[in-house]
Amino acid sequence: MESFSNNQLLQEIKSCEELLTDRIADNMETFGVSSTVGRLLGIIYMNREAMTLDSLAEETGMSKTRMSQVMRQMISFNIAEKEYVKGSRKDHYNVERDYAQTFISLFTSNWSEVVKRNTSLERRLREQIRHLETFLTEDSSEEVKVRMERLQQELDEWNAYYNWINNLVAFFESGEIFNHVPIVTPTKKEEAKNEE
Amino acid sequence: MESFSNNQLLQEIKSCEELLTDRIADNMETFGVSSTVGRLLGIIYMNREAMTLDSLAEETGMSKTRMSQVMRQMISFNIAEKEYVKGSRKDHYNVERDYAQTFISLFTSNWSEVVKRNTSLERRLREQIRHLETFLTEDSSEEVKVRMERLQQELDEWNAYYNWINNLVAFFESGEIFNHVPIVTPTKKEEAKNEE
DNA sequence: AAATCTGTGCAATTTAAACTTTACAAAGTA
DNA sequence: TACTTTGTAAAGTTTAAATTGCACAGATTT
Repeated sequence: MESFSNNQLLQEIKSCEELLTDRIADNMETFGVSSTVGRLLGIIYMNREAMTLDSLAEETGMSKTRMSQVMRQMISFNIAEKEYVKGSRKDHYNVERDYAQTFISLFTSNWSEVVKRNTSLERRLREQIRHLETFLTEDSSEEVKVRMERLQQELDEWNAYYNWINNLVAFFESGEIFNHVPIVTPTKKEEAKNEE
Repeated sequence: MESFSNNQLLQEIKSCEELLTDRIADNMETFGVSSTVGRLLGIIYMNREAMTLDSLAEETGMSKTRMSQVMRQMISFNIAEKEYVKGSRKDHYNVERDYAQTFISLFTSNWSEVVKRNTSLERRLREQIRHLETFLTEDSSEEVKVRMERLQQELDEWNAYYNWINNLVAFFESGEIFNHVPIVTPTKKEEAKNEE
């Protein structure tokens, strides 16, 4: 029967870890962020302790500048943060280790942005409509009246939608989602099993 | 006091509609799809009836080929469908008019994909680990043992995560989400107001 | 059967995003 | 003070995505 040396085993383990990292990256991509974001998240996650731009650059084979750009992006998404390491003057970056939390952070940063942009639009649009309405007379064509009415309706619908999104964000961010869609950890699964 | 002609008013209304279309497109982009997808969604939505590839091409100034590509993509996302129009041999496309439903369709198609890819990976990885474990002996280095153990843990965590995603998808797709985060339509708001 | 229309596969092109190189400011060290 | 180190701004390059143009099959009409 064949046998693996320690080094071979380590090699094999590493390749498994890389598969997992790829999956993490793939998952990130679904949020519409660059695959490198996911890659770094995976690498730091698997590394289990904060990493510097240089070590990331080495690990990925990419430039340090790019590492800097990506880490900044991750920080803006609230899925990474700088960690102070005494004795070193390099920045050390660590990532959120809770996958679901990462999901929520990305979800909320993306959609809050959308809601924000909508809110400012809505104000402008409502004003514009009010302004146009003052020009409506009995002479105005039927089409104008209908289109005006419809526009108002559309705006109402759209408003209802992004209010919903806004509530959705809160529902996730507050953690209430977990009351209805709980995370079942392997440990809990074991316990449940043992109770039988 | 100035006065707008019918045509001017129509023009103004149209520009409002375009602003709204842009917002719809912006919203779509958050799902990581091409902005043209959102644009077409917005255009067809505002048009209020099914449109052909030609009319879309005219409206956007883009090629018919592109329109075809995008509509196919939208159909695959379940946010558009062909509609039979008698007397015409062109395909007519219509879109989901319920914004929240559109959100859910995109959410579920994106994340189901992720879950699917993960499931197949997990099987492979579990097997590989089981295989490697048979090579573990008392001679194996401490590091190998630790890394092996950790890999297993990571896999468990990851598994818990995407099971959660899977449940989340079901939570949305079934509409249960609306029980906890309801959509408040302007009509309902009015009613609520009137009841006071 | 010939002519027209419609949607789409495919290769080519354009445009946008990802990534690198160079340079430099700020802060630390000798 | 001069010399490193570190992070990032800015501009340039490469790579990937979006978009087009051409061509053609299948269906329809004349």
